[in-house]
Amino acid sequence: MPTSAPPPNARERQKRERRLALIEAAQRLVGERGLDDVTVEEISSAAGLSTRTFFNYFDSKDDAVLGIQEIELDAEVRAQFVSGGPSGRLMSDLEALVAGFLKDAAPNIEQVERAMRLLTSEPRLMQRHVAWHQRIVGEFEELLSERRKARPSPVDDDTIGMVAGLLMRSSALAWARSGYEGDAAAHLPEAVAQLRLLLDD
Amino acid sequence: MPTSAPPPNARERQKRERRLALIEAAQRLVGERGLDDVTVEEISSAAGLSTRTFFNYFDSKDDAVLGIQEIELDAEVRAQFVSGGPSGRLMSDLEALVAGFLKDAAPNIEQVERAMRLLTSEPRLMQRHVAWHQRIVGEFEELLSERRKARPSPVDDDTIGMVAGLLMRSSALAWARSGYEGDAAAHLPEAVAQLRLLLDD
DNA sequence: ACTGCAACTTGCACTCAGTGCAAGAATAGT
DNA sequence: ACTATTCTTGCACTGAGTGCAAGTTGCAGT
Repeated sequence: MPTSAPPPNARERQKRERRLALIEAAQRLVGERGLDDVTVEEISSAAGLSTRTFFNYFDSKDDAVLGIQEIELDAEVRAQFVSGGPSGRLMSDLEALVAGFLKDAAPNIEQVERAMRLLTSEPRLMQRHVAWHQRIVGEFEELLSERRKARPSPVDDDTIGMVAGLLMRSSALAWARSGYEGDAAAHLPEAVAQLRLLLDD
Repeated sequence: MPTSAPPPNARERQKRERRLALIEAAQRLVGERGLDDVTVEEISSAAGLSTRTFFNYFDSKDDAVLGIQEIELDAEVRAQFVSGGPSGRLMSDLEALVAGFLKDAAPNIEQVERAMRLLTSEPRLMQRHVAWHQRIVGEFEELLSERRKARPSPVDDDTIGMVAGLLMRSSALAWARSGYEGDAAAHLPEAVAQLRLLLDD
């Protein structure tokens, strides 16, 4: 697996541009008129594409508005966690894992900001967002299951996975509250501290 | 607010029966053929009702399959929590609050069992289920916001709300694993213990 | 028992998200 | 330039979901 990806060809470049154009159009229109008053046809048109093509880029209208994409965890971070590392202490290693996911969670801050703003007024978008987050929690659980062979824990995977999800969300919220400054992962220690504070009560 | 409700009239009885019939039909058909291969028309027909009436009972097909309904928290439990009780210690009071929600979360165990089984094979149902759960987390946060006036906490509402949600889910999972014996709330102490164990690592 | 009213069911027509298919267009490789 | 592969598009369609109005049913009062 080479470290540097080959230069993007015209196809890949166009694909990226079209995707961005669809997200932008979707967010703008929905921001102006609300989710239910904007059709996929309108979004596609605004981006200069057909409705049929829209669905080559996104599984659903909601996905386009949110700019949803899968997060790919760095293979090194993954391998480390699964083999019982990086430090051998579960909470600390969980932080590293969550940081690995947060790293690429917001490639385009403007779009994320807009999406997060729309979440507050559109329940269906919130539902889709939460489903996306839950998918990641599922990935946490799978990784934990694999790690268990190298380093067992007396706590079940469900609970650990949920805590990892909680830390991720808590950090993201704190990051949003800071005006999206720096990295979301920088807020992880404070999320852990909040949790510990609560558990001591 | 009287403690005993008046006897249900024919209308209310019919409403309940029809609702149950729709859930039963939905779960049976989806269990046999999968979510996407069953139409709302088929479900309604199997329950002896029209498609149009189906939507008087459920907002969506997914809701019928899951048998989703709002949980009504007992007014006493609510008032107690909001005024800073019952014990004054946040974690302990959270447990009482979550137990209050769990109390009426599964009025019909058979249906819940069937729904939970379908969750594992139908991503869209999982998404709906998670959204339902997230709605409750939102209610936790509202209650926490109100309680804050009587008894402030150094931990933010988001984090506390998420922990309450985690405890609720953890208890429900343990309850399911036990074969739905007794009450889900009986598993709350063990959920808290797991969390504490993890945080000590 | 009768009556008026409110609540509910149903059929119907419709919208729109989403899907499969095939012809045509665009890109990539030689 | 040629060929193979990938992508776009138009089209037809399905099915979830919605509004509307006519008809039916339950309820309460007389």
